[in-house]
Amino acid sequence: MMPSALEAIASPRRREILRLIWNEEQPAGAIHRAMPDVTFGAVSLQLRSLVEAGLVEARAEQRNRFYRARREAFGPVAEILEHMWDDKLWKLKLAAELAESRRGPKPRQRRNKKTRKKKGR
Amino acid sequence: MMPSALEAIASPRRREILRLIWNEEQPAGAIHRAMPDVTFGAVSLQLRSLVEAGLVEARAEQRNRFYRARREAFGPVAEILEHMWDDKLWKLKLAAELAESRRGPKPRQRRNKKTRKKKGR
DNA sequence: CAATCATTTTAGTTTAAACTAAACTAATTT
DNA sequence: AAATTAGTTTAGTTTAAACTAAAATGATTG
Repeated sequence: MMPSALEAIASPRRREILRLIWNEEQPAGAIHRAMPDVTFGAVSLQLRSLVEAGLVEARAEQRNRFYRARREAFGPVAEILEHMWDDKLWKLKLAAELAESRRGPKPRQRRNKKTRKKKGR
Repeated sequence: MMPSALEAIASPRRREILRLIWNEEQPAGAIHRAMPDVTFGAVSLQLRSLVEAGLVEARAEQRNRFYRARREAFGPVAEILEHMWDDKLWKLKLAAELAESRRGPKPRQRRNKKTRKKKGR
């Protein structure tokens, strides 16, 4: 997608991701754990598009990949975001928007993860 | 759709509409004439959703409907918009985004408007 | 009242975003 | 080397936004 700063902050999902990595880097897993209503893959894709747009930086260390916002890339939009996160009213809106903005397929019945009972290969 | 201020300004089309009606009201027709790449209907729909979102006000007078932005409804986002419109760099981006962001069906061959040569009914 | 003007509304179409599921990769542990 | 951990990638699905074309509305004009 390659969202501009303006498009990036239009999505409540991306806004949440940005909030988590605004002041400190976070590994992809931690970001996903903070949004358990979507798959890890979905989070990874959003992170990728934010990196491609130049809005987020990634750093690999061992098994982890740490992400952080490139605040300077947001220009005057940065202030709006920071303002939002301090504002109680905005917070209330977020939950509603997150629920409402769900696109993509509904999560189907998760297949039980292959707990193959030690059958020798 | 009912876009929030943030969603409203994410769309280059809506940004253009807002610019036209930011400082003075304009009739729907004038707004459409300023964006001849879309149909009148498309403009009308965007205006409707902006009104429903509380971001724009409409006033009817005779055959015309005049629209203007409710600047106070944009909060801190208003400054970003005003800043954008003064910025040469942003202007360049707009054209690109407008071309790129085209969804919906491609305009098909316009049927020649019924110039029914005075066949008595 | 028919025609025209200004605009809205309806019904249907196209597209990209946002997602899921599952396969994959690469580093680490046992 | 098998299993586990952390994450990415791929292929396909669903949905809403953004549009078009055309019909409908309502005010005005000849």
